[in-house]
Amino acid sequence: MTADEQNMSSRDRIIAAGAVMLGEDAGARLSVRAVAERAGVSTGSLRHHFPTQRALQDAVLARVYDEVVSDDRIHDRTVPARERLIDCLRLVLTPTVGEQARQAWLTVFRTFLVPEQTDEIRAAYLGMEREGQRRVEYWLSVLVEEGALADGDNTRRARFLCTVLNGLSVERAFPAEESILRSEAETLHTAVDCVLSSPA
Amino acid sequence: MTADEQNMSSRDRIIAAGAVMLGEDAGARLSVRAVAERAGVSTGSLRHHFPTQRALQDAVLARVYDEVVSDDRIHDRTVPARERLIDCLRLVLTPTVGEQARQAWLTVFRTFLVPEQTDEIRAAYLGMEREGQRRVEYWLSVLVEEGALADGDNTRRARFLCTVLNGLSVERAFPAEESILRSEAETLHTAVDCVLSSPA
DNA sequence: AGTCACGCTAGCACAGCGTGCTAGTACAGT
DNA sequence: ACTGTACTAGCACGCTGTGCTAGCGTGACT
Repeated sequence: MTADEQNMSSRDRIIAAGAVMLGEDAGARLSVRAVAERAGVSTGSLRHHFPTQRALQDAVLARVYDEVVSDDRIHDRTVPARERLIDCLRLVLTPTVGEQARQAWLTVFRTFLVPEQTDEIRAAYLGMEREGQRRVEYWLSVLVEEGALADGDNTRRARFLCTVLNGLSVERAFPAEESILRSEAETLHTAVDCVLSSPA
Repeated sequence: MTADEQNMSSRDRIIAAGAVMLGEDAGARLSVRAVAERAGVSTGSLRHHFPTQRALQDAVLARVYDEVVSDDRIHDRTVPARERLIDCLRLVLTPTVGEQARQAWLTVFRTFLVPEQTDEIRAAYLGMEREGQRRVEYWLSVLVEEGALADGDNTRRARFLCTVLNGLSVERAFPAEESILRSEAETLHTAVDCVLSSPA
């Protein structure tokens, strides 16, 4: 146990241990016992802080994602345009992770999909979607302005990226095969590369 | 045991039992012991035919899926590879359009997202997703074989395409801005072009 | 000072899981 | 008749998530 770990509460040690394990193997299982042992804590103690394994995984994942991004990143020309765009897109996904993603989608579905489709509901949903797409289009326009992205149909590009984000978001809400960190990153890279190298 | 079941081999009985269990509860876990008992077979026997649980799930799901989608299209070399892949991907989306898409997603959500996340539900969803991705990977492998697609990481490519399909599927269920057909076609083309022109 | 309550920790018990393994059976080919 | 192969049965191991009780310290109230 390091000095840092001594000064951390059990809860923090557990999350830290889980984060480390995710770092070593992005597809780590984060089993109760393994994390507890790694954190130098009993399973009972761990289960006091995280009553279910899901709670544990969510907490660790949230910690990992929290160390990531902010919005004005798109203007930071010291990093490649590609990374900036990816970070910003990730920003959209950040609020939804694990159980939160599930709750978020449940809310969305109950709000927009379960009730019969009135014009009001339609308009509300379209407003949300438009706002999301507007942000993406803005990021793209910034890249175009600085020459990192060829002038072209940003609306179409943004719609493509939003579709990918929708897919990723759904996949976050549903159980993931392995760590969504890895596959999600790959997919995001693929999509962004596709947009950045698009002729028109 | 019914007369039919008596005349079936153990292997068939196992798959049939698994399919029935999936039919009764789409979130069934298909555990080795449960399926074996249901099929009136010992676990050892089951494990002879299906060495791993994964093999069992895949076999059952393949059986279920085989009653739905046709792969013929991908082999029709009279049309460009790009169009064929797009058609096959569209094939996945076809069952869900408009109100049907809404109903389909409602079912999916009620099955996999509303109930609390058990290992059973997890496994069931993952199996479905895996089977879908397996199909896409197969289509890609056909294109690779005929030289229309560079040899590369088809798993990653398939995951990307599945994510796009997920996004498109969601967007079909929710209210659309204007004609979803055009934007959907554009997005699908973008995604497919992205994959077909990928270096690795 | 006593004691009561509560946050926290430790650790065991249980049922379930996937899987490795061996022993036994039935039937084909030689 | 002998042998090999396909199949079946079933046990054992180590793992999982979770429920549970017992003990520890600390702070508040009588």
